[in-house]
Amino acid sequence: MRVLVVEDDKELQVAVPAALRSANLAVDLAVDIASADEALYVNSYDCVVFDRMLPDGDSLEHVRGLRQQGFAVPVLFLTAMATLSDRLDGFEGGGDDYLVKPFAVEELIVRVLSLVRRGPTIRPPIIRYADVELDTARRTVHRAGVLVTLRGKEFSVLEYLMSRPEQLVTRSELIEHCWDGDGPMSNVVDVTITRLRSRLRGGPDLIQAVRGQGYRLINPGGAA
Amino acid sequence: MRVLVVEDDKELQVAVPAALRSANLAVDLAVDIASADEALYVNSYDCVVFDRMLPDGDSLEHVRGLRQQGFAVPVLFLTAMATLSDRLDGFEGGGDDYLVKPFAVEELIVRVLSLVRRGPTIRPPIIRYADVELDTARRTVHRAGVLVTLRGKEFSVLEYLMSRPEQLVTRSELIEHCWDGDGPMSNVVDVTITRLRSRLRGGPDLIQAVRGQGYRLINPGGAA
DNA sequence: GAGACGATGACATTTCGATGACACCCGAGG
DNA sequence: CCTCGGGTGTCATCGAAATGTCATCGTCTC
Repeated sequence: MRVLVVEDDKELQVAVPAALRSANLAVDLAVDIASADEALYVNSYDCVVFDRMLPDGDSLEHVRGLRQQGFAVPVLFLTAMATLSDRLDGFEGGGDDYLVKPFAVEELIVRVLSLVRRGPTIRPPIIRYADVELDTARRTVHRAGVLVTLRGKEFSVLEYLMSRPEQLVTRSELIEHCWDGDGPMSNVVDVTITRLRSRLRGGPDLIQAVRGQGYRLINPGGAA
Repeated sequence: MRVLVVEDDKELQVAVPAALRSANLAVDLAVDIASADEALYVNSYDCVVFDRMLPDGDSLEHVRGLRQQGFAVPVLFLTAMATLSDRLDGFEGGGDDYLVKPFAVEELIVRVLSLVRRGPTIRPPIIRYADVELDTARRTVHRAGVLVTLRGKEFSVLEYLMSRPEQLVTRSELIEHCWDGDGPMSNVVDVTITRLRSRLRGGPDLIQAVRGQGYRLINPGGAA
Protein backbone atom coordinates (compact mmCIF):
# COMPACT_ATOMS: atom_id res chain seq x y z
CA MET A 1 0.00 0.00 0.00
CA ARG A 2 1.41 3.29 -1.11
CA VAL A 3 0.94 6.70 0.42
CA LEU A 4 1.86 10.18 -0.73
CA VAL A 5 2.78 12.70 1.94
CA VAL A 6 2.57 16.38 1.00
CA GLU A 7 4.26 18.48 3.65
CA ASP A 8 6.38 21.62 3.66
CA ASP A 9 7.46 21.57 7.30
CA LYS A 10 11.00 20.21 7.51
CA GLU A 11 10.42 18.35 10.74
CA LEU A 12 7.25 16.65 9.60
CA GLN A 13 8.85 15.79 6.27
CA VAL A 14 10.98 13.38 8.24
CA ALA A 15 8.66 12.29 11.01
CA VAL A 16 5.55 11.50 9.00
CA PRO A 17 7.14 9.26 6.37
CA ALA A 18 9.13 7.50 9.07
CA ALA A 19 5.99 6.78 11.04
CA LEU A 20 4.13 5.46 8.04
CA ARG A 21 7.02 3.31 6.92
CA SER A 22 7.10 1.72 10.33
CA ALA A 23 3.59 0.54 9.52
CA ASN A 24 4.86 -1.11 6.35
CA LEU A 25 3.50 1.48 4.00
CA ALA A 26 5.42 2.65 0.97
CA VAL A 27 5.79 6.42 1.22
CA ASP A 28 6.59 9.15 -1.27
CA LEU A 29 7.09 12.78 -0.33
CA ALA A 30 6.06 15.96 -2.06
CA VAL A 31 6.73 19.46 -0.75
CA ASP A 32 4.00 21.48 -2.39
CA ILE A 33 0.84 21.17 -4.41
CA ALA A 34 2.62 21.34 -7.72
CA SER A 35 4.96 18.46 -6.98
CA ALA A 36 2.10 16.52 -5.40
CA ASP A 37 0.18 16.81 -8.63
CA GLU A 38 3.13 15.51 -10.51
CA ALA A 39 3.45 12.51 -8.23
CA LEU A 40 -0.27 11.82 -8.41
CA TYR A 41 -0.09 11.94 -12.14
CA VAL A 42 2.78 9.51 -12.36
CA ASN A 43 1.90 7.01 -9.66
CA SER A 44 -1.24 5.71 -8.13
CA TYR A 45 -1.64 5.91 -4.38
CA ASP A 46 -3.93 4.31 -1.86
CA CYS A 47 -4.00 7.37 0.34
CA VAL A 48 -2.68 10.93 0.43
CA VAL A 49 -1.67 12.84 3.55
CA PHE A 50 -2.00 16.56 2.81
CA ASP A 51 -0.85 19.40 4.95
CA ARG A 52 -3.73 21.85 4.83
CA MET A 53 -1.58 24.91 4.18
CA LEU A 54 1.19 24.68 1.65
CA PRO A 55 3.50 27.31 0.13
CA ASP A 56 1.55 27.34 -3.11
CA GLY A 57 -1.96 27.24 -1.77
CA ASP A 58 -4.68 25.63 0.28
CA SER A 59 -4.61 21.90 -0.36
CA LEU A 60 -8.26 21.58 0.54
CA GLU A 61 -9.31 23.79 -2.35
CA HIS A 62 -7.08 21.80 -4.60
CA VAL A 63 -8.47 18.43 -3.58
CA ARG A 64 -11.95 19.79 -3.98
CA GLY A 65 -11.05 20.53 -7.59
CA LEU A 66 -9.54 17.10 -8.13
CA ARG A 67 -12.65 15.41 -6.75
CA GLN A 68 -14.70 17.15 -9.38
CA GLN A 69 -12.58 15.40 -11.94
CA GLY A 70 -13.18 12.01 -10.41
CA PHE A 71 -10.19 11.79 -8.10
CA ALA A 72 -11.21 9.07 -5.67
CA VAL A 73 -8.22 8.39 -3.45
CA PRO A 74 -8.86 8.99 0.26
CA VAL A 75 -7.16 12.02 1.79
CA LEU A 76 -6.07 12.80 5.32
CA PHE A 77 -5.62 16.52 6.02
CA LEU A 78 -3.19 17.79 8.60
CA THR A 79 -4.42 21.09 9.88
CA ALA A 80 -3.29 23.62 12.44
CA MET A 81 -6.56 25.44 12.41
CA ALA A 82 -8.75 24.60 15.30
CA THR A 83 -12.08 26.18 14.67
CA LEU A 84 -15.02 23.99 13.99
CA SER A 85 -15.90 25.64 10.70
CA ASP A 86 -12.44 25.06 9.34
CA ARG A 87 -12.66 21.44 10.28
CA LEU A 88 -16.02 20.98 8.72
CA ASP A 89 -14.67 22.51 5.56
CA GLY A 90 -12.17 19.73 5.44
CA PHE A 91 -14.86 17.09 5.34
CA GLU A 92 -17.04 18.90 2.90
CA GLY A 93 -14.17 19.03 0.48
CA GLY A 94 -14.31 15.29 0.09
CA GLY A 95 -11.37 14.58 2.37
CA ASP A 96 -12.03 11.48 4.36
CA ASP A 97 -10.32 12.40 7.58
CA TYR A 98 -8.30 15.13 9.23
CA LEU A 99 -5.92 15.46 12.12
CA VAL A 100 -5.19 18.58 14.16
CA LYS A 101 -1.58 19.48 14.79
CA PRO A 102 0.12 18.64 17.00
CA PHE A 103 -0.80 14.98 16.86
CA ALA A 104 0.56 11.68 18.10
CA VAL A 105 2.25 9.60 15.42
CA GLU A 106 0.29 6.55 16.51
CA GLU A 107 -2.87 8.41 15.80
CA LEU A 108 -1.64 9.27 12.34
CA ILE A 109 -0.77 5.66 11.64
CA VAL A 110 -4.10 4.35 12.79
CA ARG A 111 -6.03 6.82 10.71
CA VAL A 112 -4.02 6.29 7.58
CA LEU A 113 -4.34 2.53 7.87
CA SER A 114 -8.04 2.94 8.27
CA LEU A 115 -8.29 5.09 5.16
CA VAL A 116 -6.15 2.75 3.15
CA ARG A 117 -8.36 -0.14 4.10
CA ARG A 118 -11.36 1.70 2.82
CA GLY A 119 -9.88 2.01 -0.69
CA PRO A 120 -11.97 2.63 -3.78
CA THR A 121 -13.19 -0.47 -5.55
CA ILE A 122 -13.43 -0.40 -9.30
CA ARG A 123 -15.71 -2.45 -11.50
CA PRO A 124 -13.95 -4.20 -14.33
CA PRO A 125 -15.35 -3.59 -17.79
CA ILE A 126 -16.71 -6.72 -19.43
CA ILE A 127 -17.21 -7.08 -23.15
CA ARG A 128 -19.86 -9.51 -24.37
CA TYR A 129 -20.52 -10.95 -27.79
CA ALA A 130 -22.71 -13.92 -28.54
CA ASP A 131 -22.09 -16.34 -25.67
CA VAL A 132 -18.62 -15.04 -24.98
CA GLU A 133 -17.72 -12.83 -22.04
CA LEU A 134 -14.35 -11.16 -21.92
CA ASP A 135 -13.24 -9.50 -18.70
CA THR A 136 -10.45 -7.10 -19.50
CA ALA A 137 -9.43 -6.57 -15.87
CA ARG A 138 -9.30 -10.20 -14.85
CA ARG A 139 -8.10 -11.12 -18.31
CA THR A 140 -10.45 -14.04 -18.34
CA VAL A 141 -12.83 -15.34 -20.97
CA HIS A 142 -15.99 -17.38 -20.51
CA ARG A 143 -17.84 -19.18 -23.25
CA ALA A 144 -21.40 -20.20 -22.46
CA GLY A 145 -20.52 -19.70 -18.83
CA VAL A 146 -17.45 -21.91 -18.67
CA LEU A 147 -14.00 -20.50 -18.13
CA VAL A 148 -11.65 -20.64 -21.09
CA THR A 149 -7.97 -20.01 -20.50
CA LEU A 150 -6.19 -18.25 -23.30
CA ARG A 151 -2.57 -17.46 -24.02
CA GLY A 152 -1.52 -13.83 -24.01
CA LYS A 153 -1.55 -13.33 -27.76
CA GLU A 154 -4.76 -15.24 -28.16
CA PHE A 155 -6.36 -12.99 -25.59
CA SER A 156 -5.11 -9.83 -27.25
CA VAL A 157 -6.46 -10.90 -30.59
CA LEU A 158 -9.83 -11.87 -29.21
CA GLU A 159 -10.00 -8.61 -27.26
CA TYR A 160 -9.37 -6.66 -30.43
CA LEU A 161 -11.91 -8.58 -32.40
CA MET A 162 -14.51 -8.24 -29.70
CA SER A 163 -13.99 -4.51 -29.51
CA ARG A 164 -15.07 -4.43 -33.18
CA PRO A 165 -17.80 -7.02 -33.40
CA GLU A 166 -18.82 -7.94 -36.94
CA GLN A 167 -16.36 -5.51 -38.38
CA LEU A 168 -13.79 -6.65 -40.85
CA VAL A 169 -10.33 -6.69 -39.27
CA THR A 170 -7.32 -7.05 -41.50
CA ARG A 171 -4.21 -9.01 -40.65
CA SER A 172 -2.06 -5.91 -40.63
CA GLU A 173 -4.50 -4.25 -38.28
CA LEU A 174 -4.17 -7.15 -35.88
CA ILE A 175 -0.41 -7.12 -36.19
CA GLU A 176 -0.29 -3.42 -35.46
CA HIS A 177 -2.40 -3.75 -32.36
CA CYS A 178 -1.33 -7.05 -30.91
CA TRP A 179 2.31 -7.32 -31.88
CA ASP A 180 5.12 -4.88 -31.29
CA GLY A 181 8.13 -3.81 -33.24
CA ASP A 182 8.05 -4.71 -36.88
CA GLY A 183 5.45 -7.39 -37.16
CA PRO A 184 6.50 -10.95 -37.79
CA MET A 185 6.95 -12.19 -41.31
CA SER A 186 4.91 -15.29 -41.27
CA ASN A 187 1.38 -16.47 -40.85
CA VAL A 188 1.40 -15.95 -37.09
CA VAL A 189 -1.97 -14.32 -37.26
CA ASP A 190 -3.51 -17.29 -38.95
CA VAL A 191 -1.87 -19.63 -36.52
CA THR A 192 -3.08 -17.59 -33.58
CA ILE A 193 -6.58 -17.54 -34.98
CA THR A 194 -6.49 -21.29 -35.32
CA ARG A 195 -5.36 -21.67 -31.75
CA LEU A 196 -8.00 -19.25 -30.58
CA ARG A 197 -10.68 -21.20 -32.36
CA SER A 198 -9.57 -24.45 -30.86
CA ARG A 199 -9.80 -22.91 -27.38
CA LEU A 200 -13.29 -21.65 -28.05
CA ARG A 201 -14.62 -25.06 -29.05
CA GLY A 202 -17.74 -24.93 -27.00
CA GLY A 203 -20.05 -23.56 -29.60
CA PRO A 204 -20.11 -22.59 -33.24
CA ASP A 205 -17.12 -20.88 -34.82
CA LEU A 206 -17.40 -17.15 -34.22
CA ILE A 207 -14.41 -16.13 -36.27
CA GLN A 208 -15.09 -15.87 -39.92
CA ALA A 209 -12.25 -15.68 -42.41
CA VAL A 210 -12.86 -13.23 -45.23
CA ARG A 211 -10.89 -14.44 -48.14
CA GLY A 212 -8.18 -12.00 -49.14
CA GLN A 213 -9.29 -9.45 -46.53
CA GLY A 214 -8.95 -10.63 -42.97
CA TYR A 215 -11.24 -11.81 -40.21
CA ARG A 216 -14.53 -10.85 -38.68
CA LEU A 217 -16.50 -11.79 -35.58
CA ILE A 218 -19.91 -13.21 -36.37
CA ASN A 219 -22.72 -14.81 -34.43
CA PRO A 220 -23.99 -17.71 -36.53
CA GLY A 221 -26.74 -18.66 -34.13
CA GLY A 222 -28.00 -15.13 -33.96
CA ALA A 223 -29.39 -15.50 -30.46
CA ALA A 224 -27.61 -15.11 -27.13
CA MET B 1 -30.53 11.55 11.81
CA ARG B 2 -30.64 9.67 15.08
CA VAL B 3 -27.76 8.83 17.33
CA LEU B 4 -27.47 6.59 20.35
CA VAL B 5 -25.04 7.63 23.06
CA VAL B 6 -23.90 4.96 25.52
CA GLU B 7 -22.12 6.57 28.42
CA ASP B 8 -21.88 5.96 32.14
CA ASP B 9 -20.04 9.10 33.17
CA LYS B 10 -22.55 11.58 34.60
CA GLU B 11 -20.85 14.61 33.16
CA LEU B 12 -20.57 13.21 29.67
CA GLN B 13 -24.16 11.99 29.84
CA VAL B 14 -25.07 15.63 29.70
CA ALA B 15 -22.34 17.14 27.58
CA VAL B 16 -22.31 14.65 24.71
CA PRO B 17 -26.05 14.64 23.96
CA ALA B 18 -26.11 18.43 24.26
CA ALA B 19 -23.31 18.79 21.77
CA LEU B 20 -24.93 16.45 19.28
CA ARG B 21 -28.30 18.09 19.61
CA SER B 22 -26.71 21.39 18.81
CA ALA B 23 -25.81 19.81 15.49
CA ASN B 24 -29.46 18.95 14.91
CA LEU B 25 -29.14 15.28 15.65
CA ALA B 26 -31.74 13.33 17.56
CA VAL B 27 -30.06 11.73 20.54
CA ASP B 28 -30.99 8.84 22.80
CA LEU B 29 -29.04 7.88 25.85
CA ALA B 30 -28.17 4.53 27.33
CA VAL B 31 -26.07 3.99 30.42
CA ASP B 32 -24.73 0.50 29.90
CA ILE B 33 -24.43 -2.27 27.34
CA ALA B 34 -27.64 -3.96 28.38
CA SER B 35 -29.79 -0.88 27.92
CA ALA B 36 -27.93 -0.01 24.72
CA ASP B 37 -28.88 -3.39 23.31
CA GLU B 38 -32.47 -2.77 24.19
CA ALA B 39 -32.44 0.60 22.45
CA LEU B 40 -30.74 -0.84 19.38
CA TYR B 41 -33.33 -3.57 19.23
CA VAL B 42 -36.22 -1.14 19.35
CA ASN B 43 -34.98 1.74 17.21
CA SER B 44 -32.66 2.10 14.28
CA TYR B 45 -29.83 4.56 14.55
CA ASP B 46 -27.52 6.19 12.07
CA CYS B 47 -24.63 6.17 14.47
CA VAL B 48 -23.73 4.98 17.94
CA VAL B 49 -21.32 6.70 20.32
CA PHE B 50 -19.97 4.10 22.70
CA ASP B 51 -17.87 4.72 25.73
CA ARG B 52 -15.22 2.05 25.56
CA MET B 53 -15.49 0.99 29.17
CA LEU B 54 -18.93 0.51 30.66
CA PRO B 55 -20.07 -0.87 34.00
CA ASP B 56 -21.18 -4.13 32.45
CA GLY B 57 -18.27 -4.71 30.12
CA ASP B 58 -16.03 -3.64 27.28
CA SER B 59 -18.19 -2.15 24.55
CA LEU B 60 -15.62 -3.03 21.94
CA GLU B 61 -16.03 -6.73 22.56
CA HIS B 62 -19.72 -6.32 22.42
CA VAL B 63 -19.73 -4.48 19.12
CA ARG B 64 -17.41 -7.09 17.71
CA GLY B 65 -20.03 -9.65 18.51
CA LEU B 66 -22.79 -7.57 16.96
CA ARG B 67 -20.81 -7.11 13.76
CA GLN B 68 -20.59 -10.83 13.34
CA GLN B 69 -24.34 -10.87 13.27
CA GLY B 70 -24.44 -8.24 10.58
CA PHE B 71 -24.74 -5.09 12.67
CA ALA B 72 -23.65 -2.37 10.26
CA VAL B 73 -24.29 0.94 11.98
CA PRO B 74 -21.14 3.06 12.33
CA VAL B 75 -19.73 3.36 15.83
CA LEU B 76 -17.59 6.01 17.43
CA PHE B 77 -15.71 4.79 20.48
CA LEU B 78 -14.75 7.11 23.30
CA THR B 79 -11.65 5.77 24.93
CA ALA B 80 -9.34 6.85 27.70
CA MET B 81 -6.65 4.44 26.72
CA ALA B 82 -3.85 5.92 24.79
CA THR B 83 -1.66 3.10 23.62
CA LEU B 84 -1.49 2.29 19.97
CA SER B 85 -2.53 -1.29 20.37
CA ASP B 86 -5.64 -0.31 22.23
CA ARG B 87 -6.54 2.09 19.48
CA LEU B 88 -5.97 -0.47 16.83
CA ASP B 89 -8.25 -2.78 18.71
CA GLY B 90 -10.95 -0.20 18.32
CA PHE B 91 -10.71 -0.33 14.57
CA GLU B 92 -10.48 -4.06 14.39
CA GLY B 93 -13.76 -4.36 16.15
CA GLY B 94 -15.44 -2.81 13.14
CA GLY B 95 -15.89 0.59 14.77
CA ASP B 96 -15.43 3.27 12.22
CA ASP B 97 -13.81 5.91 14.37
CA TYR B 98 -12.62 6.62 17.87
CA LEU B 99 -11.84 9.60 20.03
CA VAL B 100 -9.46 9.80 22.94
CA LYS B 101 -10.68 11.43 26.12
CA PRO B 102 -10.51 14.27 26.87
CA PHE B 103 -11.75 15.64 23.58
CA ALA B 104 -13.17 18.87 22.23
CA VAL B 105 -16.90 18.75 21.65
CA GLU B 106 -16.46 20.25 18.20
CA GLU B 107 -14.28 17.32 17.32
CA LEU B 108 -16.94 14.92 18.49
CA ILE B 109 -19.55 16.67 16.41
CA VAL B 110 -17.47 16.67 13.28
CA ARG B 111 -16.66 13.00 13.57
CA VAL B 112 -20.18 11.91 14.29
CA LEU B 113 -21.49 13.95 11.38
CA SER B 114 -18.89 12.38 9.19
CA LEU B 115 -19.89 8.88 10.26
CA VAL B 116 -23.54 9.62 9.76
CA ARG B 117 -22.87 10.93 6.31
CA ARG B 118 -20.86 7.88 5.42
CA GLY B 119 -23.73 5.54 6.22
CA PRO B 120 -23.55 1.92 7.24
CA THR B 121 -20.70 0.76 5.05
CA ILE B 122 -18.18 -1.34 6.82
CA ARG B 123 -15.02 -2.65 5.45
CA PRO B 124 -14.19 -5.58 7.66
CA PRO B 125 -10.57 -5.44 8.72
CA ILE B 126 -10.30 -9.15 8.05
CA ILE B 127 -10.15 -10.26 4.45
CA ARG B 128 -10.82 -13.91 3.67
CA TYR B 129 -10.10 -15.83 0.54
CA ALA B 130 -10.11 -19.59 0.23
CA ASP B 131 -8.65 -20.84 3.52
CA VAL B 132 -6.61 -17.71 4.11
CA GLU B 133 -7.52 -15.05 6.64
CA LEU B 134 -5.67 -11.76 6.57
CA ASP B 135 -6.10 -9.32 9.42
CA THR B 136 -5.13 -5.92 8.11
CA ALA B 137 -5.00 -4.31 11.52
CA ARG B 138 -3.01 -6.95 13.35
CA ARG B 139 -1.04 -7.66 10.23
CA THR B 140 -1.38 -11.38 10.73
CA VAL B 141 -2.27 -14.15 8.35
CA HIS B 142 -3.81 -17.54 9.02
CA ARG B 143 -3.93 -20.39 6.59
CA ALA B 144 -6.38 -23.16 7.36
CA GLY B 145 -6.46 -21.82 10.90
CA VAL B 146 -2.75 -21.87 11.56
CA LEU B 147 -0.79 -18.68 12.00
CA VAL B 148 1.63 -17.83 9.23
CA THR B 149 4.22 -15.16 9.91
CA LEU B 150 5.07 -13.03 6.91
CA ARG B 151 7.70 -10.38 6.29
CA GLY B 152 6.56 -6.84 5.68
CA LYS B 153 6.77 -6.90 1.90
CA GLU B 154 5.27 -10.33 1.68
CA PHE B 155 2.33 -9.12 3.72
CA SER B 156 1.87 -6.02 1.59
CA VAL B 157 1.81 -8.06 -1.57
CA LEU B 158 -0.63 -10.60 -0.21
CA GLU B 159 -2.83 -7.82 1.11
CA TYR B 160 -2.97 -6.21 -2.29
CA LEU B 161 -3.73 -9.47 -4.02
CA MET B 162 -6.43 -10.34 -1.53
CA SER B 163 -8.06 -6.97 -1.94
CA ARG B 164 -8.56 -7.93 -5.58
CA PRO B 165 -9.33 -11.62 -5.52
CA GLU B 166 -9.16 -13.34 -8.89
CA GLN B 167 -8.28 -10.13 -10.62
CA LEU B 168 -5.21 -9.95 -12.71
CA VAL B 169 -2.59 -7.85 -10.98
CA THR B 170 0.38 -6.68 -12.98
CA ARG B 171 3.89 -6.41 -11.65
CA SER B 172 3.93 -2.67 -12.09
CA GLU B 173 0.69 -2.43 -10.16
CA LEU B 174 2.27 -4.33 -7.30
CA ILE B 175 5.38 -2.18 -7.46
CA GLU B 176 3.32 0.97 -7.43
CA HIS B 177 1.37 -0.08 -4.40
CA CYS B 178 3.89 -1.96 -2.32
CA TRP B 179 7.18 -0.26 -3.02
CA ASP B 180 8.23 3.37 -2.74
CA GLY B 181 10.28 5.68 -4.88
CA ASP B 182 10.51 4.53 -8.42
CA GLY B 183 10.25 0.83 -7.98
CA PRO B 184 13.25 -1.47 -8.15
CA MET B 185 14.57 -2.67 -11.47
CA SER B 186 14.77 -6.34 -10.87
CA ASN B 187 12.57 -9.30 -10.34
CA VAL B 188 11.85 -8.43 -6.71
CA VAL B 189 8.21 -9.05 -7.30
CA ASP B 190 8.83 -12.55 -8.52
CA VAL B 191 11.14 -13.23 -5.64
CA THR B 192 8.63 -11.90 -3.15
CA ILE B 193 5.94 -14.05 -4.69
CA THR B 194 8.16 -17.08 -4.41
CA ARG B 195 8.83 -16.30 -0.76
CA LEU B 196 5.16 -15.72 -0.14
CA ARG B 197 4.29 -19.03 -1.71
CA SER B 198 6.81 -20.87 0.38
CA ARG B 199 5.30 -19.36 3.53
CA LEU B 200 1.84 -20.40 2.50
CA ARG B 201 2.78 -24.03 1.99
CA GLY B 202 -0.10 -25.57 3.82
CA GLY B 203 -2.44 -26.03 0.94
CA PRO B 204 -2.57 -25.67 -2.80
CA ASP B 205 -0.87 -22.74 -4.49
CA LEU B 206 -3.25 -19.79 -4.54
CA ILE B 207 -1.09 -17.49 -6.59
CA GLN B 208 -1.33 -18.09 -10.27
CA ALA B 209 1.24 -16.61 -12.62
CA VAL B 210 -0.23 -15.32 -15.82
CA ARG B 211 2.54 -15.40 -18.30
CA GLY B 212 3.47 -12.01 -19.63
CA GLN B 213 0.75 -10.32 -17.59
CA GLY B 214 1.19 -10.68 -13.87
CA TYR B 215 -0.35 -12.64 -11.04
CA ARG B 216 -3.78 -13.56 -9.85
CA LEU B 217 -5.28 -15.09 -6.74
CA ILE B 218 -7.20 -18.26 -7.46
CA ASN B 219 -8.88 -20.92 -5.41
CA PRO B 220 -8.00 -24.24 -7.03
CA GLY B 221 -10.13 -26.32 -4.74
CA GLY B 222 -13.13 -24.13 -5.27
CA ALA B 223 -14.55 -24.85 -1.85
CA ALA B 224 -13.80 -23.09 1.44
C1' DG C 1 -8.40 -28.26 -62.85
C1' DA C 2 -5.13 -24.75 -61.44
C1' DG C 3 -3.84 -21.18 -58.58
C1' DA C 4 -4.33 -18.80 -54.39
C1' DC C 5 -5.23 -18.56 -49.95
C1' DG C 6 -6.45 -20.29 -45.32
C1' DA C 7 -5.99 -24.17 -41.86
C1' DT C 8 -3.30 -26.95 -39.26
C1' DG C 9 0.32 -30.13 -37.28
C1' DA C 10 5.00 -30.40 -36.16
C1' DC C 11 9.04 -28.26 -34.87
C1' DA C 12 12.33 -24.40 -33.50
C1' DT C 13 13.07 -20.47 -30.97
C1' DT C 14 12.32 -17.12 -27.65
C1' DT C 15 10.67 -15.41 -23.61
C1' DC C 16 9.49 -15.51 -19.06
C1' DG C 17 8.84 -17.20 -14.32
C1' DA C 18 10.92 -19.90 -10.50
C1' DT C 19 14.48 -20.36 -7.57
C1' DG C 20 18.99 -20.66 -5.06
C1' DA C 21 22.77 -17.98 -3.75
C1' DC C 22 24.57 -13.88 -2.54
C1' DA C 23 25.02 -8.77 -1.41
C1' DC C 24 23.38 -4.89 0.95
C1' DC C 25 21.04 -2.10 4.39
C1' DC C 26 19.52 -1.02 8.75
C1' DG C 27 18.46 -1.58 13.44
C1' DA C 28 19.55 -3.95 17.95
C1' DG C 29 22.70 -4.85 21.22
C1' DG C 30 27.21 -5.16 23.06
C1' DC D 1 31.73 2.26 17.20
C1' DC D 2 31.51 -2.23 15.81
C1' DT D 3 29.26 -6.58 15.04
C1' DC D 4 25.60 -9.48 14.10
C1' DG D 5 21.42 -10.92 11.97
C1' DG D 6 17.02 -10.50 9.81
C1' DG D 7 14.86 -8.67 5.96
C1' DT D 8 15.09 -7.37 1.37
C1' DG D 9 17.06 -6.32 -3.31
C1' DT D 10 19.94 -8.28 -7.15
C1' DC D 11 21.83 -11.61 -10.18
C1' DA D 12 22.54 -15.91 -12.87
C1' DT D 13 20.67 -20.03 -14.20
C1' DC D 14 17.35 -23.47 -15.48
C1' DG D 15 13.36 -25.28 -17.44
C1' DA D 16 8.91 -24.87 -19.19
C1' DA D 17 5.54 -22.52 -21.64
C1' DA D 18 4.30 -19.48 -25.29
C1' DT D 19 4.95 -18.14 -29.66
C1' DG D 20 7.07 -17.81 -34.30
C1' DT D 21 8.24 -20.53 -38.48
C1' DC D 22 7.68 -23.81 -41.92
C1' DA D 23 5.75 -27.36 -44.78
C1' DT D 24 1.81 -29.55 -46.10
C1' DC D 25 -2.83 -30.13 -46.89
C1' DG D 26 -7.56 -28.66 -47.88
C1' DT D 27 -10.74 -25.86 -50.12
C1' DC D 28 -12.74 -22.11 -52.55
C1' DT D 29 -12.88 -19.53 -56.87
C1' DC D 30 -12.49 -18.72 -61.46
